Amino acid sequence: MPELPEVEVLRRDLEVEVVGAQVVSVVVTGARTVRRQDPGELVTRLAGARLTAAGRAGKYLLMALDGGPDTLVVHLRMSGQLILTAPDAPRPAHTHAVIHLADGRELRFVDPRTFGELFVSREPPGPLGADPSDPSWRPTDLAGVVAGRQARLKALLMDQRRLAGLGNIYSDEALFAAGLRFDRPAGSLGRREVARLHGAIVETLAAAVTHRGSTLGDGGYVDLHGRPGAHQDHHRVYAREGRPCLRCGRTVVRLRLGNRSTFLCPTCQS
DNA sequence: ACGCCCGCCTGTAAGC
DNA sequence: TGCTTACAGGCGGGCG
Repeated sequence: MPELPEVEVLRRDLEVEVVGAQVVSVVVTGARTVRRQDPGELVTRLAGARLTAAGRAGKYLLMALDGGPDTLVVHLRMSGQLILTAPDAPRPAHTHAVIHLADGRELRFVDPRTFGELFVSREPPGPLGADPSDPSWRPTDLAGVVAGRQARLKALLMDQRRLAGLGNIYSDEALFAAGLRFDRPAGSLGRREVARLHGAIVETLAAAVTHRGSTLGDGGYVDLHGRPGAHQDHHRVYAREGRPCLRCGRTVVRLRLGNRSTFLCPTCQS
């Protein structure tokens, strides 16, 4: 659910609200929340640190500690939320970690499905491909990713090692905007199709950030203040199965790629 | 190496 | 009405 746009909205919120704040203490209660290291090590490295910058790498949130190499890394995975509140606000169920700030506010990590994680590291979070929201990301970069690949286009777009930040929603939306089918062999794209897809990805992500991300029916994503986004009202194919295509009027269909839903217009996408 | 599938989780909603 | 089942999906691991 949280993909690049949702994580970017959260990063911007953190930049405004949290950068400059000092951590007093951290309480980790979730059994799986800190799993790349001893939770005690994370608590020790965070306690007393100042949060000096808010960054993002693909879907990872990065908070620099004391300007140094240590970085607090947060991945929301499916259902994670990072919420900044007053300490007397009711603590929601599935609150797995609380970062207490010096001014009394709490930064809470809430995650019903427990796939999300926190860790403190000096290393990059994982082997990530280029960030498609980076202004220096060009059509030739995308051409290099798809060249010679047999994998289906959508699978490649969602492979974080090739391109960092797209998930199920925005890959479907970008493929619709580009007029391309999800199951095209990636390497079969011509130069003009690659250019179209590049533009579609850039514009799709930018629009989603403008609308502060997508919050689906099940609630999932909210910003740092607990508010939902509005981009779900601008989806053009995602979760629109059985409804008319907004471009041609024919019916949007839902297919399966692996165990995941894929939405497309068979007329507009080829 | 490459491509693809499963399992990890739990809340919600549809189906019987 | 109450129970069961399907579904949501990012990503690591493992398979062919």
